[in-house]
Amino acid sequence: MLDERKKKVLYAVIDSYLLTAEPIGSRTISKRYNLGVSSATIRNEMSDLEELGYLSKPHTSSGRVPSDKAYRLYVDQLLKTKKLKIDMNKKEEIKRKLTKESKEIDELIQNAAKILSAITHYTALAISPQLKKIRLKHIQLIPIDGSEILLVLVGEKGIVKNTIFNIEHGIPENQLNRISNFLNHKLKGLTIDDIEKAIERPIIEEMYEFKDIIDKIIPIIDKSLETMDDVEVYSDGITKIFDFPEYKDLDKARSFISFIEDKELLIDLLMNNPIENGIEITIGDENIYEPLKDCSLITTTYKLGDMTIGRIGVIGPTRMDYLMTINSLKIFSMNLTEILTRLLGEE
Amino acid sequence: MLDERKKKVLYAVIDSYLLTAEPIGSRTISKRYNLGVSSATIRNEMSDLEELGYLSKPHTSSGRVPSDKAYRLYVDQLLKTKKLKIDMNKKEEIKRKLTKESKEIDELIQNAAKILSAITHYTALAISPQLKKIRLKHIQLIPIDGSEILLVLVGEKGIVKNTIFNIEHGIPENQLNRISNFLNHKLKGLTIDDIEKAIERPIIEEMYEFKDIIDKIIPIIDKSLETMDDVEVYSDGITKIFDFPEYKDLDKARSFISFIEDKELLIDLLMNNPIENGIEITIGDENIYEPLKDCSLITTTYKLGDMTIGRIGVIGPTRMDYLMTINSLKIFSMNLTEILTRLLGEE
DNA sequence: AATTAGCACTCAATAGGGTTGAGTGCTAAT
DNA sequence: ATTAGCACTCAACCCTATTGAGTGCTAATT
Repeated sequence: MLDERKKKVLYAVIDSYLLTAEPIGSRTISKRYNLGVSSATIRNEMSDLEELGYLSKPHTSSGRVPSDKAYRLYVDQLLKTKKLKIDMNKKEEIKRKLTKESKEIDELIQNAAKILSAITHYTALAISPQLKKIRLKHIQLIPIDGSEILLVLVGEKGIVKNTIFNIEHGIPENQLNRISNFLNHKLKGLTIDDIEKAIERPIIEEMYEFKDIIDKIIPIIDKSLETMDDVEVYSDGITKIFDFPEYKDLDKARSFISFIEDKELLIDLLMNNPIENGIEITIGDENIYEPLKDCSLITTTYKLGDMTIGRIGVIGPTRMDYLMTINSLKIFSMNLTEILTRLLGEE
Repeated sequence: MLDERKKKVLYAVIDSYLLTAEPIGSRTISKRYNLGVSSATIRNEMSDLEELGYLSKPHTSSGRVPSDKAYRLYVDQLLKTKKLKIDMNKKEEIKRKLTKESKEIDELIQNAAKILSAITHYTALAISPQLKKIRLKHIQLIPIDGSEILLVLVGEKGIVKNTIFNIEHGIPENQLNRISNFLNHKLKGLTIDDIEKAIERPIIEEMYEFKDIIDKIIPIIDKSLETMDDVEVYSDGITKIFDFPEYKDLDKARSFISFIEDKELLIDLLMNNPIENGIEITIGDENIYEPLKDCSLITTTYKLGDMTIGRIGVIGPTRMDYLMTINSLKIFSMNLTEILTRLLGEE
């Protein structure tokens, strides 16, 4: 473990680099941070820190730069010691903005990403709620016109999904109603997950009277359920990355932006994170995806009641302002949870 | 009007610049294009062309570069003379891709942008179908649970929209059905546009029996209709812009990407174009939006039957390959029209 | 009168050389 | 253990040619 002085030197380097994005040398540290030792001593400490993997030099005669390992130490410390106190005024202000501008759930999440990016000055990401665990509340077949039938699925959180399909000969309304009632009786209260698994044979056999029709409807229900909680992912503030000198290089900027543009990758990124509570931080090389190897990803979850249903976060350079970002994310997590729970929650 | 030789020289400059993005001088032209005159003559012609506003020089002793006016001439010529012949094999290949990968309409349009960008190597844009003109086919109120009611609106093109809302005391199912029937009777067959305008007082008065309830439902229907054909806009291949040396400048790239990221602006861009048929081309300074002042925007429409409902296009540097892009767009226009008309069309 | 050859001139881009300054590591003195 | 001192390194900056693709103008040629 690092002794006190080494830590002080290391934190001085980190502090300086977070601010300036420039390598810093021993003399500058001794002048700017009152560590009570000479530059020579700091030089020796820095040499040790380099050997330990906390610092590195862009070239032989330049100052030092913190490594991912240094950030990791710094961040872990941060999470342990600083009890993050949330500015309640700011929280309420953001909540007002969020509720004011968002009518639908997806819009809310999209807006959250937008505001988050504006506040943090980093690129923001958010994924729409995963609702595989919600329960089916109502299912109904409605005749539209001739042979066209509308299938309506209503989930317990106000989630609705419908599909129009054709049955060759048409079905009389009263038969449709009987089937609707039967399906309701059978499926109501089950989660989407459950239904997708259970919707096989057994149901059909109980209603041999309408076997042909149900045979056709089942796959349609199945498909409908599948898209019921389609994942949407939103990003905002891509160009914020240009603010950071480490991305003045066109190729780096390009690979970053390409990554953010690829929704599939983003979904992967946000879904494969262990859905735990609290703040999740991935620093530089800890990221699996090549274009993020010198970024840090900070995410947190939002919930419905006490069920974790989504994730929101921020990507920036590894030398990002972790403390501010973490605090902002906490605020967004709380707000989204509150808004969603109010919007969908009360059962 | 330009004489033959001037045109030849001008086209030589354009041709060269499209290829290399470098200013070209008289000597190089005389060597590379067999115009049958010496470089001095070309020099004189170029001087004239500059005076006429077709060419310009980045600095006093550099070669010439075509102006927006030159591109305009070139493109108009192109549209007049070259009968664009569409490669039917390619068209079918793209159609196959489009149909294979797209289940829903929005997905289709999004995919179209993706494939278009991949083919042209430019940034592609597409806007989802505008369906204000579709007719309402069915409206129904369904009781869900206690006081919750589901409003279902079905449009003639398979467009469905639903909203859940609460009525304090709940309404018995048979009353709901009567209201549904009444609304159906009143609104069926009208376009969304019409309903939004007509849904005021008159309706209420005819059904004083349920005045209170209908009073509450009307604004909900209104809101539902509004979002029924919500505009979505898709972009793909933002980072393609980095391929062009004129965007090696970070600030330019940034302003371009910021523009593309702003969906509101994109919607504006694609909606405010006169919805005519055929190819629409805006070159450089002709663009209203600052960040596009040295881009060209090429768009075309797609239809449902013979009703224009959307727009798809491409943004690239002014020195883009107009011919190839126009041909690609023609293909996409045809394909989208065909697919959508099959998907939604047959009434 | 139109075309061309010739020439002086311009200017961005490139390459080389010197200077600066913030940094290093090592060693000897405190 | 700490510090002062010193030689060394290297990116960044600023000069100063040099080059080469271009121009415009003028005088000779067709």
